[in-house]
Amino acid sequence: MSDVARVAGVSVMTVSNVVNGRPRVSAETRLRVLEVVADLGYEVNLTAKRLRAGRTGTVALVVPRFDHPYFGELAGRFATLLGEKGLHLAVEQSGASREGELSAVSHARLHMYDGVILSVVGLHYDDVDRLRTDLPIVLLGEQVVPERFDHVMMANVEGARLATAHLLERGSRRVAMAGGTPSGPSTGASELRSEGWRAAHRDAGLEPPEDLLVPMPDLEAATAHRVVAEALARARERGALPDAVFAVTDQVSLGVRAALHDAGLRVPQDVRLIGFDDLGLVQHVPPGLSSVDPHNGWIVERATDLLLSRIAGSTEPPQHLVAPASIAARASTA
Amino acid sequence: MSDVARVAGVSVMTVSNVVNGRPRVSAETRLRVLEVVADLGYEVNLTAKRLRAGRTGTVALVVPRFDHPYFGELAGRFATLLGEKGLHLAVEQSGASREGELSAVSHARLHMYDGVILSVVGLHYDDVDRLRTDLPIVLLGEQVVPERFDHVMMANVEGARLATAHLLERGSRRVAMAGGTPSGPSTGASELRSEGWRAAHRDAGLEPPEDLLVPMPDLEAATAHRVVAEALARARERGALPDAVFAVTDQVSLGVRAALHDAGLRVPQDVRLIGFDDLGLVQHVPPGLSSVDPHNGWIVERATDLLLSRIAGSTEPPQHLVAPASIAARASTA
DNA sequence: ATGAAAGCGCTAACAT
DNA sequence: ATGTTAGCGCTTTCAT
Repeated sequence: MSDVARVAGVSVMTVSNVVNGRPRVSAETRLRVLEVVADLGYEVNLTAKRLRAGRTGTVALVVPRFDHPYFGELAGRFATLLGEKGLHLAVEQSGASREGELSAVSHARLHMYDGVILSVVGLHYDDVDRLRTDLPIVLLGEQVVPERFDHVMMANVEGARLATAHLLERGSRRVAMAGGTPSGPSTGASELRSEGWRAAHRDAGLEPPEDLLVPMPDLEAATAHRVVAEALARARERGALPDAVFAVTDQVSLGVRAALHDAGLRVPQDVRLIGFDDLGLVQHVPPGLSSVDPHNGWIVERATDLLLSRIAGSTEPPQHLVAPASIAARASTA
Repeated sequence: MSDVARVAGVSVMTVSNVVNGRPRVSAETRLRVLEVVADLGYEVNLTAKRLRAGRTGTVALVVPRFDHPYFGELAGRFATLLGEKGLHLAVEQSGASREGELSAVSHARLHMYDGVILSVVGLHYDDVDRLRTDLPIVLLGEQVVPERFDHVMMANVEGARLATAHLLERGSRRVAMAGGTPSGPSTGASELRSEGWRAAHRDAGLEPPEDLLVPMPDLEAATAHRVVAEALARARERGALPDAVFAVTDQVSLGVRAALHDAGLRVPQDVRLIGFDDLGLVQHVPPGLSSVDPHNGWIVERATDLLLSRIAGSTEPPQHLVAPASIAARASTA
């Protein structure tokens, strides 16, 4: 910038004014400066600008993994919405581990950003509680989190209840839950959604068939494929196949679909199937997979609003929002 | 930092030395400073550190869209590898448009990063040629790009040739190409892969059946689903159904799979199907979709090596690398 | 309409 | 082992 100033015969301040389109610069000075800028190929140094401004114009989204379609869809929505508000999105990966997430939210790292949207999969309550809050943070995800943070989550119980009721209404009577968890403290998506599965059974006057919960070590499609294949083999031996499956996520639903195919079971004729997340791709997986629509658009809008108002200095009490949920019915539950 | 220095009764330089773990600080001074740091909750300001250092420790990956599984998988691999090298990855979305990509690679934006890996979908040769090169940039993608850039691409022609040959070897004789392009300048993935499809036919002594190319306005699964459904309906009227489909990408393959299902055609009994990219999810889409494995691991390693050596100041002539390709054979081509 | 001075938080280089 | 000086590139404030 000082080079430009020297060559153009003006002060750096005038260059700054021209480059930033501020008024009070004569047309001819502006022109001359612009010429020199082009000649010298000058470009602002954002790092310096930010040091001075004390803000970065960039928001971070920290997700457990880049390679899960759910987070890809989420990131796309955030990028679009933030772009409209003149902010930039950088996506970081926390690695789905406590360590990764803790390091991803270390203030050292995050001071690069004006605010952070953090998907808290893998962080425990105490870890979140330990986070300093002098940086605007909005939490996403199905964990229970400390009161003092803004938090937007899905309607886990209600969505699962809707999905299970959807199956029961269509006449299914042995509704398995892939990725379900035996009763326990309600601390994550799997637990909450299992509660919804139980609630739907009770609403229908049925005892929740706990033997049809199929727990999994993780919620990858490959894991679901393997675990459900084994569960189906055992159920078949006992002559006790399910007639429907509620999968805790669409990734799991995909694995279940594959396992059912391998077992020679037709969807929906032999077994109905519904997932959770409504990933764009599940409508293209034969025969078209039903899913719980978690209203990601709503989640992204609310999270963005909360973050922006915190960045603007809002000291409102922290909010804890739950998105609506609805059923995207497709052929797999027809 | 100066607050810490004052309270601890030392100079800011000593604080800097302690905080950065540099030697030549007495144990007791170090201890005292660390205590004050904890008391005051001091954290380094990375922006200032970077302004001073002139480098950011962060590399950007610019992808067309966050919500395409291929880029999610790619980003995950880059993040892991760069993490091992002590660098941080931020992913940016260009929006798959010329404008988006140009703004994403504007120097103003990119000066935040030590280097950039840019996926050039949507950029024309001239646009790329206009990029300044005082920042290390490695190009990814199937476009033809100016010589002066490092570039890593897939084996498009060879991969498509392998896929098509794989189908022909298994006895298919009417191999359609979903997302194929009638002969023309070889400027993108679709064109190059169509060339491979032609080459395999010629290798087998067959005339490429140009009427079995099914062009598409974009390569979304939904588009493929619709376009292929229409093409199948027309083909059926003429009694000229294909007995195999090579899909230009796995996203397209997914759409083709759905269209085949809707048309009552079985995979692989009535129609064999193979895609390109080997996304993790296609092995779980019934009956398990074959695909061309583009060796993403190789691509990511090479691109990272190139970028890091440029960042380190290498002035080697620019490299243009082509990854190996192989067939991941699954039930859809059995 | 333009400019000079000061300083954002940090560290390399050079004292002591 | 510790401190002083200078400056990274920019903008805010206060002249002129």
